[in-house]
Amino acid sequence: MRGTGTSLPLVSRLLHGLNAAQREAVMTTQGPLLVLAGAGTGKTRVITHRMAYLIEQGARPPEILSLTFTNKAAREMKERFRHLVEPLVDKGSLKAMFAGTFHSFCVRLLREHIGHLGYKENFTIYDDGDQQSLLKQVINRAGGNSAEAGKFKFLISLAKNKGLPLPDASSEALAPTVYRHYQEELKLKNAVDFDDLLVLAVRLLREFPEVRESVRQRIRYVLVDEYQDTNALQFEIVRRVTSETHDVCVVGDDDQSIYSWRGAESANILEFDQHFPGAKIVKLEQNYRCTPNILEAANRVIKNNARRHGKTLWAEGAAGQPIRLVTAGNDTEESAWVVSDILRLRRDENLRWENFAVLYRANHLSRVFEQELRKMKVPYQVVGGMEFFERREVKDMVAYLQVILNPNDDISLLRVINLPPRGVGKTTVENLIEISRRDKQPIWQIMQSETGGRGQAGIDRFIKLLNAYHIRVRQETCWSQIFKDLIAELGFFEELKRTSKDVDEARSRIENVEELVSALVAFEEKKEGNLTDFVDTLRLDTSQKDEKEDQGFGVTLMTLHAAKGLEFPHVYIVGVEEGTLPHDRSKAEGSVDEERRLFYVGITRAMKGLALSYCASRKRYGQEMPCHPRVFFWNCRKRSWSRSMPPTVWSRSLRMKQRIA
DNA sequence: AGTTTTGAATTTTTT
DNA sequence: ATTCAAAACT
Repeated sequence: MRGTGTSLPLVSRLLHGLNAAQREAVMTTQGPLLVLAGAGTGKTRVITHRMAYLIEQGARPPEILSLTFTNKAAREMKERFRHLVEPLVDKGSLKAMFAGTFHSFCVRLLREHIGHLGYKENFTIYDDGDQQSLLKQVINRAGGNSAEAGKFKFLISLAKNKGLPLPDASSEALAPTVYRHYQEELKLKNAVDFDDLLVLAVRLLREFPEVRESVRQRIRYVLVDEYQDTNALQFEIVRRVTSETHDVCVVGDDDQSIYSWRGAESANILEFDQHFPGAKIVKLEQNYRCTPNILEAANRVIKNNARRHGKTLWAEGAAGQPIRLVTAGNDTEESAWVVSDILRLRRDENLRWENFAVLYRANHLSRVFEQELRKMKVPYQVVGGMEFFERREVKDMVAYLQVILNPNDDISLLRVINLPPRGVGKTTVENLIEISRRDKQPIWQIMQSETGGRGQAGIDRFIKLLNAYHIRVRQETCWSQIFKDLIAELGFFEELKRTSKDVDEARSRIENVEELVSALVAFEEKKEGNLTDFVDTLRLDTSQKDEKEDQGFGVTLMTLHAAKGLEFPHVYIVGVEEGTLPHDRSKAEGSVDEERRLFYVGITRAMKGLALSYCASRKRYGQEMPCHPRVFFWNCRKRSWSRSMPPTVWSRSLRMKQRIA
């Protein structure tokens, strides 16, 4: 109890305005603690206040390890925490505190210790696309159909996340072979995929006591957010960095577990007290976000699920606006209704565009809404669509950086070997790949020794270029300058102009690359790390898109998954149709419960107004397809409405008929 | 070698 | 509808 005497004002500030349960969660600093935080119950508040309270009790920021699931959550947490403790703590020690995703924590660990596992410290992180390209090669070699790369990716990922040595052989005969070759190729290229980050970090913590101890010595308090989304590997990480004396606090909500398809184990949160004996459990049930009406709908939906800790959310205040159920003839009408409703509400209640969100099950549903919003001149923002770093030209330049940092990274190397065209054609490349396979050497090595062939001149220039920059990156520290020089030397902008359809496209693609440059400049100015750290951030933080759009407010369009953790005054959940919201696939896999939780997450995003809509037919694969005109989740309808309040029907043709009648 | 055309496949969710 | 890969074309 160090420091209580002198910091009383802070204590009162930290605890002020917290309810009893929140206060208990904040003040329980010792032993394992599970905070079951329902939607909108002030979870982030509790976490940040608890961290601040720890500091106030004498902990130093670097002793706190705070793990989250998404970068967005990590940023928000850091920001709010910084706000709370800024007067108390110097900036340096705040920076030394780790608050980030599991994946970024693992990267940090691996950059330091991966030598133990036979990789080199300059390893490359392969993203989805890289992973897929590599898999295609491997599958082809094994005599499989490379179009099935996605399936293999899924199987391999599942195997890694569950900690199995090989995917279930029965499901796919080639899987074990592909898996083994894939892993060998990764190692040869000194590359790891997303899942490897976790797998390898666990191996380090499990097999190398000195690594484990180095972490444990630094860290005294471990905090995990969204614990319901942790998988077996993440669980083991928590276990390994937490010795018996360490204090671990996990926060989560079993009703919002929506990532089991990615290997998340809801058992982790359901059985926390068995994993950590003597654990204390605190339930946060008072909701500060939604109206009682919305909460009632949410409770009605979620109570259909078995296997839950069981919470009853409640809120103070008036019941609020009724929830609206809307039927539309097709997707165009649906979007027309939503947008017209937004326009009306905004005018009548004097709201801003950013008070509205449209949520949907799958990304492709956004298209119709984008069209309608554009037509009505409503500013909007699509979250999780085509992200900045996904753009071709950006990926190309990032690939250059990666191959400069790690020349053995074949995937990046092949991506840029003839970009801009330097006379290295298909046959030359195939030849290189062939030899690389035969000799089990990275392409970079093959390129050095191989002579002759038509592409030789280009290859020589390419080697010279990479060598020059490889050296510069090691010797100089002004990376943005190096990067700018690289772009100039490549004539990359000219290349973009050449390959673009029109000037507009060329301009926007050049701007994208320029934004990448300014991101690097900003990173440099903030002194957040070296060039490797910059690339790591790009790989792992997918929300790192351009600032403009981030601040460009407007109506938000996003998937239900992406909406977790957010809130909006008015929410529209669209496409609530059999087959779309309870997605067809989920029924086949028997995970309808998860769809229900997903729906629950969506409902509880709404603060004041909530509308659910579905349509009788929808465009699929470009063709109009009838879809089941029946809402699956009508349990959220109030009993008293069933007769007096039929769903609003919005249909232009219907309106016309009514008028005529 | 590089560009254009054609045809097939694709749609769940994300670090 | 759009996107991506293989095939055909210059």
